[in-house]
Amino acid sequence: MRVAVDLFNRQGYDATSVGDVARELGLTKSAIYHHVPSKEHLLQSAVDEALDALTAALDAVSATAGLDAEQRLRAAVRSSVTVLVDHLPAVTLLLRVHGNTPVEKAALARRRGIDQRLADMVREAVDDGVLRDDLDPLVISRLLFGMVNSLVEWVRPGTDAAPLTDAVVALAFDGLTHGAHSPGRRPSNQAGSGSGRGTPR
Amino acid sequence: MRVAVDLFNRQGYDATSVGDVARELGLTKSAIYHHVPSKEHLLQSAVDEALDALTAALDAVSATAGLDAEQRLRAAVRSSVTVLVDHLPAVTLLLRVHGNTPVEKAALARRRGIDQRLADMVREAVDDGVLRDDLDPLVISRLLFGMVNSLVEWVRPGTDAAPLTDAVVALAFDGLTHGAHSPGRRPSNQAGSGSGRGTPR
DNA sequence: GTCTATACGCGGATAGAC
DNA sequence: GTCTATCCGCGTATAGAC
Repeated sequence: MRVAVDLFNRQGYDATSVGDVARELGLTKSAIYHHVPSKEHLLQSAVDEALDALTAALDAVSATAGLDAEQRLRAAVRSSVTVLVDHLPAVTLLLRVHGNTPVEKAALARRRGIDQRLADMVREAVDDGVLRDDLDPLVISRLLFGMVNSLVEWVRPGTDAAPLTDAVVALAFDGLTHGAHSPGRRPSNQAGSGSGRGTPR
Repeated sequence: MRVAVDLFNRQGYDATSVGDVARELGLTKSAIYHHVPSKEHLLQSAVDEALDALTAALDAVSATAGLDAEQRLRAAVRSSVTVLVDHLPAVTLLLRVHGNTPVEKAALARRRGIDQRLADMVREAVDDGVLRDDLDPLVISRLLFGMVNSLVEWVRPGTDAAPLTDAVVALAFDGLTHGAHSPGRRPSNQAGSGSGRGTPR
């Protein structure tokens, strides 16, 4: 499973043959088919892992008492990033499914359900007046979780999710101009170059 | 070309056969091969269109005199969205290339060059002190353009790029809390209202 | 559990008639 | 320019020996 999904993500599902998986494991195709009924079964297992984890994370957010709409949205974003990092191969594969087969169509259907729940959370936060209302909530939702999902393009397995989560939430909610995001007071002015940070790559 | 690239984007490049393209056109495979040397040539033409357009857009930003680092970054974001919408099928295909063949590897190499230029712009804007410096510029760049690139997942051909561009820039630079971006102040009493929302729908 | 051997279809690509 | 016919390799999947 692990080897297969990694190959699917590196080369694409359709471009990866069962022979590729076998070779990577030092086995033959037949050995694979002794343990797995079909190539597509591997795909299904992986996308189900991703969908189950995402659904559970959203359920947990919904079940948490005492959160207002903005807190729920922030929790949903944090959870999404955590699940994405924690189940990186599975989520990566899920996000690349096209819907060519019934299995893929079912995965896309479940995914649309999740996207819908996230979009609802955004809308509720906007309706609550805690978020800017000059943008379409649906557009906000798509951009926000498009940013989250784009993490699969560059995050490496084993990355610590916490700082990443902080960065995503900070950027999404406060933007990249320095405004009210620093602790305590509003910054008055930051003008002038060379603020002495040499952040390496 | 148009039909082929659309199919590539709907089904995936590897999952789309030349026969699929032919059928969609009401022709046979042979008719396709009379006009095109190979399936991969179709891919190359499309990704080249995307890469050329993106490169030209960045060149135009770089060539514009009198812009500071932040203005250049904003222009780069706007240009990227515009190119993405304007060349939606080609850019979509580009963003899904895996690097399995020499053609794809070359496309990825060019794309990395573009990503590098965008990352440099972000870093320059941060170094200039106009953007928040509590986040790694490289992370900012990846999240920012990950958000931009995620547009290919849901933008439809023929969409007007202008409002989309505004939304992306607004969200990216100002975030989704209402802060200093809109004239007039928002209601201030949201703090303790707790469960004061009757969820619509 | 893994192997060799194999069935069988579909994929990209070509030859040559019209 | 488009067709029919065809080549050939590789893909998924299975049978059956060890």
